[in-house]
Amino acid sequence: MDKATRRQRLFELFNEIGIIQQLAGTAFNNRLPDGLHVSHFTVINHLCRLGDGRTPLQLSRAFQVTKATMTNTLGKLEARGFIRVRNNPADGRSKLVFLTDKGRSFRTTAIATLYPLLDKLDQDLGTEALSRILPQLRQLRTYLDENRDG
Amino acid sequence: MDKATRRQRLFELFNEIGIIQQLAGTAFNNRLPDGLHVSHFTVINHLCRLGDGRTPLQLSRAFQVTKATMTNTLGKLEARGFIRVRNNPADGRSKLVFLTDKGRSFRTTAIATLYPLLDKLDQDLGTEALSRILPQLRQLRTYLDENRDG
DNA sequence: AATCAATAGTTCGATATCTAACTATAATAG
DNA sequence: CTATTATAGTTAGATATCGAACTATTGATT
Repeated sequence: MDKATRRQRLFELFNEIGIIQQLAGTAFNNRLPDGLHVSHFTVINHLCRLGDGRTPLQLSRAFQVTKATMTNTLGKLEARGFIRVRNNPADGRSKLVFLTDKGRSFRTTAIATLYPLLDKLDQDLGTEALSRILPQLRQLRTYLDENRDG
Repeated sequence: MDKATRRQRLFELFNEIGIIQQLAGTAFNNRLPDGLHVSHFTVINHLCRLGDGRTPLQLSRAFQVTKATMTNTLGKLEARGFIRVRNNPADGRSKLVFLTDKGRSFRTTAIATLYPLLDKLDQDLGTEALSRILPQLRQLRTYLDENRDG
């Protein structure tokens, strides 16, 4: 495989990833209740699965978005009553994000609307085959994260 | 692997893909000359590699963006003098997109700034290993494309 | 202790993208 | 032919995201 081919392969890789993200994002967004976005769900889901009481910065790092983006997302979630944001007693600059009951029940509803898509995908393509590429994706993600300014 | 695990795996898959897209997109965008975006480059690159004289709709399908998005992208490219858009003599509703010399030379410049990133990635992680996941990504992309309304 | 640098979060302006509604042309059906 | 339906592209409005500049607090250096 010569240099030009390798470059083209890698570029194609990012191209495919970009398209998948767009298609999957749209599919998810269309299923979620009015005005809610995958990014909102993933934050709620994260807090639910791994525990709340995290700072906005921790969340923005977990999803690799800017602090500004997370401020916006959390604002929407708070306006909906899905989270409550408190000052961090341990650090005056910082805040802590907590889930409300409403937030948890939103997750339940959202899951009920999103999981049929995943189940169908599992049935049609097979999770085993798909999740075989997870290690490479994680490796790529970690690499990109570590070489952000390079 | 039980149902809950499979769902979580698939969700994680989309999550990784979303993050990679964000990191790679940002890395590319930061390298491109003022105000230009990966989406602009990919259109130019596509026209250069596979031939110009395509319609906006064909382009929007190739990149899985809406017609409205492609209108916007092509407007920016035309304002920069990278493309010229003509009426399609074969269909009065349609148009055809052609590259200008300026567009081709932009591609050359852009490639020179983007490819070092890909070369470093090739060197550090290896294109062989990475491109091994391309078939699964293509399969997933095709599936999502075909099941867009499902 | 005082100053300077680093960190957390917000605000502001820009932009890429989406959906929905619209215009114009083409294709099909009666 | 005419009328309806489908297709190509644009426009308008909304929003998620980004980068840069700003405020407030913490940490480090002298």
